[in-house]
Amino acid sequence: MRQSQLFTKTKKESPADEVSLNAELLIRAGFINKEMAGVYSYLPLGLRVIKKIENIIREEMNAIGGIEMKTSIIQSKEVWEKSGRWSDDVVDNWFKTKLKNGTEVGLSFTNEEAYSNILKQYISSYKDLPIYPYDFKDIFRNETRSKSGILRGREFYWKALYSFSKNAEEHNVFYEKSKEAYKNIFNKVGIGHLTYLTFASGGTFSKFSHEFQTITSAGEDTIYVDPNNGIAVNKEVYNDEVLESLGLKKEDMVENKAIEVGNIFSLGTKFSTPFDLKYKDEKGEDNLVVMGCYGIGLGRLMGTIVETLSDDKGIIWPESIAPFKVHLLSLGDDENVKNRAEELYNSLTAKGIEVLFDDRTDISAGEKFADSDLIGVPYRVVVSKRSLADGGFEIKKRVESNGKIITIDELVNLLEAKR
RNA sequence: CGGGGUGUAGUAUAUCGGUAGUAUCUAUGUUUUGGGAACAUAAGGGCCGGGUUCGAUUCCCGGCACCCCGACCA
Repeated sequence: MRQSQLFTKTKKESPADEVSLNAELLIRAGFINKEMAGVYSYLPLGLRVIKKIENIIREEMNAIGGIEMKTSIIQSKEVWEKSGRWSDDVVDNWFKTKLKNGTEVGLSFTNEEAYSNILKQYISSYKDLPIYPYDFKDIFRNETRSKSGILRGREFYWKALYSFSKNAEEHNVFYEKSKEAYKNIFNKVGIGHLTYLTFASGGTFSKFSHEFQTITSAGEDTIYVDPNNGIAVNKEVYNDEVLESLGLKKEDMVENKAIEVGNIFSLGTKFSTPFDLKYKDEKGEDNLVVMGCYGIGLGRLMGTIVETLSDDKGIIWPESIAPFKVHLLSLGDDENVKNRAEELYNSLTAKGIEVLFDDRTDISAGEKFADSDLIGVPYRVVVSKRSLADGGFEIKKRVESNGKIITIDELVNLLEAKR
């Protein structure tokens, strides 16, 4: 993409009403736009990152048997009354509205009811199980206080998978698989080294749920990490009894602030009971379906990555989710330089390498460098009189301070090899 | 939801009970081009409503919005 066509511009000043690092950097660099407290739009750069995160999650979900679908955002009151979660006394962060005829509807704040209600039509036999449908969806929660930029919004984009299994054993097998898939996801998006499987409150039907917590000072949760085995315990369930049951020693545990980037949860028959979600087994007897849910907030994940991977100049995107792989800067308005930059842009894009081409002619070199650092694309390639005189193009990684000169062939080979 | 704070140009800010200033951004021109260039010219502003006052952006009241702390948060 040519930067001259990218309508967003970087800002030198931080927005006065944002304190959180993720929102400050993402707004300054032009990835997101704040609409109101807790509500952000994704601009072209931001959408590219979200789509990449989405694809990584999709691959991992498909790999463990996930089947993608999409549930509606508008939800009917009747369905939610079955589980007892329509009442504002039970769930106080509903966004509710009414149809013209007065019928009450809600904007989905989670998906258990929607899935239970739909799957009831399709599950009748043991032959129909297990199944693992999931979707990516905008979720609405009327938080009394949103905060921390895109880490906690009133509207956010998430992935939720629901597992429907014949019994606890079958459920547990998938549950363990999902842990591995989640680890893969956080490794792939570049925060695996900071993300811990964390034991948290499990509710009625299981002793624990498992959170994936990423260590960052911007986090809202407090967790205790055992660095020896990479396991953590959320403060909410941190006590001697729990430590003992997990085989952890208190003196090993290190306290950290962390943000919950994912959560997996055994639901048992909590929802299959009210929805009468049953299947007939081989003997013709009815059994309740055993469910689990597996969520990841994509916006929160993107914000967490920015919180943990940035420096004083801007964002440092991991290659896997960067909006572009290469930021190509053409310096000056020398005709030869411009032609060589065009040439390079065309040959890289022809090979399917994603390039943001700073082809703007009225911008000083310093400003282009500053923009490039702020946006945080992994590779920066500079074409200038100087680089051509030195024998080609200068390539520098965002994380490095000095670049090196290489030829166009070397450059293409290098970037192709990294695909 | 409880407590605290803030609303001035697209953005970031300053001053003042009496013609609202600066930077940045934008437009035009000239000179620049390896770390947010220089000069000139131009355009652009007091959240909404009420009160006090000769006069309110400033003081007071109400509303709304935003931020922070706490509570809440599959």
